[in-house]
Amino acid sequence: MIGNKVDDQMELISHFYPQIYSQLAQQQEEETVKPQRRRQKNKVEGRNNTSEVVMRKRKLLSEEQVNLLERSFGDQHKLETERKAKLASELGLDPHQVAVWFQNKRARWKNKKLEEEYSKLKTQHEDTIIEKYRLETEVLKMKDQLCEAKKKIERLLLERKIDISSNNSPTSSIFSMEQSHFNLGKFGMEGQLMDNNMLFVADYQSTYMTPWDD
DNA sequence: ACATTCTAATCC
DNA sequence: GGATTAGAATGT
Repeated sequence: MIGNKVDDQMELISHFYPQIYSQLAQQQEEETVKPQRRRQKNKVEGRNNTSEVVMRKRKLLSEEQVNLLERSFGDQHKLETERKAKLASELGLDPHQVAVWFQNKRARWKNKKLEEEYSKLKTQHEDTIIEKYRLETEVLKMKDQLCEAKKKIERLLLERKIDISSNNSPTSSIFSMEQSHFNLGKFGMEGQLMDNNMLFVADYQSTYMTPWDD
């Protein structure tokens, strides 16, 4: 058969002169709009056998073809038989080619979506790390402030103890002095954490003051 | 559906 | 001109 002979020739050309072959093939494809045929079995045979010539008539789709396919894909990712046939005739392609294009397109699309999702999660993760670091720093600062506040309270309590043991003055004067100490303490605190510290001081006061109030 | 192969085109 | 890449086509 003549067709087979031509194919054999092309096969040889494709093997030895791939560039020339691709030009010829492209020309042929453009002249005869006839879609390319499915390839026949062409595994590369055997480990030490001479490698078989692999013949694959691959033709890039034209821009218009791709545009139409893209638009169609935009409408719907699935391709039912009817739409496939319609598209194929509009594009001058083998319906199988259209099916393959949709198959590959779905794969590319899925891949793209996965990559988008990945980079989204990645930036989210990075933001979270930064926030975690910020919070950890804040915790350290607050611990430090708490430590300072405790020291201050210890000092105040110590001073007060000394006052009690060495002074016989009325309790009312002690009380007022002590209030002023705490007031000083309040203003000694800094920043936005002041409210919390004030609460803490108040709580500390009510809990630990009672024994001496008796 | 997914993995893989293979090729045409492009980059350096 | 060889390494890389996109994507058409094949294999499972």
